[in-house]
Amino acid sequence: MATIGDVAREAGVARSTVSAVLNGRKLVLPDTRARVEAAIEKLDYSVNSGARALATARTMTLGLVVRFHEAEFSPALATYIVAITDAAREHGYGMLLLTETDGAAAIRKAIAGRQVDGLVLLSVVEGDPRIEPLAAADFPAVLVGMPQDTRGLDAVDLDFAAAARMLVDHLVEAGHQEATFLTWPEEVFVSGRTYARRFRDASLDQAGARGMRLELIHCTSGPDQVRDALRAALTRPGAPEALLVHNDAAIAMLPMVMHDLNLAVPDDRSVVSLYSAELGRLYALPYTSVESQPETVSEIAVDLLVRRLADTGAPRGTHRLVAPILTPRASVRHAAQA
Amino acid sequence: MATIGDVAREAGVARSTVSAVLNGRKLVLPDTRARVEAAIEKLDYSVNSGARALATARTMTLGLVVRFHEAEFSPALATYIVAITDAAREHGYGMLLLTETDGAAAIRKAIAGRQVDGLVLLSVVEGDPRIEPLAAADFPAVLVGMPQDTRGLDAVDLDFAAAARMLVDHLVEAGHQEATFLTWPEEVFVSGRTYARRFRDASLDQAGARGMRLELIHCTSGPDQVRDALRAALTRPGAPEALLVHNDAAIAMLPMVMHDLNLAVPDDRSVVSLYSAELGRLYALPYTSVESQPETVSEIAVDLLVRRLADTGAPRGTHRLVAPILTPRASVRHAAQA
DNA sequence: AGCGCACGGCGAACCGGTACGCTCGCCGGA
DNA sequence: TCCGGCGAGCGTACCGGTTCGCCGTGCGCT
Repeated sequence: MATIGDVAREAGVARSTVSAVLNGRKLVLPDTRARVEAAIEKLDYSVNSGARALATARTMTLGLVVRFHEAEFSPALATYIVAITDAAREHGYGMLLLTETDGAAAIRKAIAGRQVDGLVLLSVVEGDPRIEPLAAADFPAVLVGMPQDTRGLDAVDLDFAAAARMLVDHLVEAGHQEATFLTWPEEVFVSGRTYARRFRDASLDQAGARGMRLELIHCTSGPDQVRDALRAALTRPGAPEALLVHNDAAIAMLPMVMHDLNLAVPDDRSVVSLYSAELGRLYALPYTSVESQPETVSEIAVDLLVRRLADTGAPRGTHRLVAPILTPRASVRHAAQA
Repeated sequence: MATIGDVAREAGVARSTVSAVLNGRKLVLPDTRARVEAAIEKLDYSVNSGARALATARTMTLGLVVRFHEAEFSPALATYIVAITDAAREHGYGMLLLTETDGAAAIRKAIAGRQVDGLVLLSVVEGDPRIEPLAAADFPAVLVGMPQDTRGLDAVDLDFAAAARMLVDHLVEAGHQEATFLTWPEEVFVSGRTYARRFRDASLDQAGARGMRLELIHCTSGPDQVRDALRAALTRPGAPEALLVHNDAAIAMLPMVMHDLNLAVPDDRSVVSLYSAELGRLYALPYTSVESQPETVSEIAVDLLVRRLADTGAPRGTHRLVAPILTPRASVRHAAQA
């Protein structure tokens, strides 16, 4: 493999001149530049990123810390991983993957070994143990997910509260005065998934504000349980005609269950939901809904991080909530006012 | 951040002695070693991996090249990514993630920039364009997936052919003389998914060998199409009682469809299948089946690669087929012999 | 007592870049 | 004509490790 020295010799210039050509920092005569470039071409040279990192003290690599929970719906995870990696590359950064099976040790090692310039934390939960050490070390990092206390770190997420208000409003404006609200299993809240709490709280608040009765159901996880919960929600006597769903497993199953029960949307039931974009694509879900925006969120996350790396002294603790987008799919019937 | 020089000064030894302690290559007096270790502890020193990489010409980092196809059912992708990264860490390697949106450019850049010591290619298809440049450059790499020509690269995958034979045998031995074989959409074959072809061919061969009639159905993708295909396969007049399914979307939907049609397993239909482990976990599928073994495959892949890195001159083109494991779940009824 | 060897540690060279100060030559102005 | 200034490129120090040859000491053996 050719080195910068080989190129310099080939072009008949000093190594520093080659470096100048490579980085375009200094003025170089077109003639010289051409000679250097020819030498680079001829020797098929490319810079040794490790050596450059050593010299510049910047690795041009970010770390992506993923938590992996088998229980969760993981197509979303792959989407985020890829989208964030792509976004990083756009900014000229590579992406080192850090999994978390051995606690935060991998993070510490990556930082201590100067393998990364900054970190992206995926699937951040309330009180996430990864946050504290980063905040303490003042290491550049951005959270994907929005816990109540980000300890001065930057964070990005979909604005689940706004999404909840949007969906509740949508039902209210269609004349629904009551609805069943099917949300995540209890354990999702207990384990601190911030999106679940934010959506739930905002839904209940907004329903209260708009005078809508919202009946909360946490279905347990597992396909059969979800199915039963859906059936119950749809068929028990006196059940409202409107359904607000925030639960990927449930919404994926809903078309089948309704078909089963011979119920039609929107004629028999109005349905609005918030789910991950992957799920919507995969199942071609027919509901008026807000979908997660993994690409947007990923881009913003990397943007924030890169900006912080470029501009030390940027304000700490920037929070970015991505505005939800409501996609109408004619799953809401205008209800007669009582 | 402390450097090896700081440690040396603190311990009153030469830098090379600290290095010897760190790497344990040379004999160091226990006394000296203790002083060095104390200094390391005191200064909270850890080696700069970039500098080490420069000096040793080994980055201790592998590259993971993922292809991302939205269309595919991809829970498996995240599982592989995480499992491979974990496996690499077990061997002391970090993992650089390379996505493929800009073609093989990312790979080339990673190699040219000496960012990785070896590559793992995920979701390898028949005639995968990533293979050729790697084979040509003789760069250490391992394929996850088993195309017909691996160009001398190492490769790992589940033994889909053996799995197919196992499942066909299972049906035959239960007395079934005919079965419907529901497989992937045509486009999956066209796009060169090796698992699809290997499973299909072996199924047909084995059915022929065992005197079983196997009726092949490629259902098209999309939830409604899959659903219809399933219904048709189950209800059309003269349909066999046994079902062999190799199609994640279909098998996920099957319980619902059968429930819909008021058909029971195994009383009304015998079902065997091969699907991704994630799907089985997510949907708690009740079928006798072979499941993909992402963890095993990942470990073997990393093992192969690490071995090749350690032992230049290891034989080229090692192929490892992971033995399928049949998990009986009482979804096959013993049929009366005709 | 003298010789040789093994062991422990030292020091310098090197990995492949970047950064910065300096020199040299050319040009314009006084 | 001489001087100043500036632009282009050179040389070198440095980033933080590893590697390897060398040296001094202490011990065993003859």
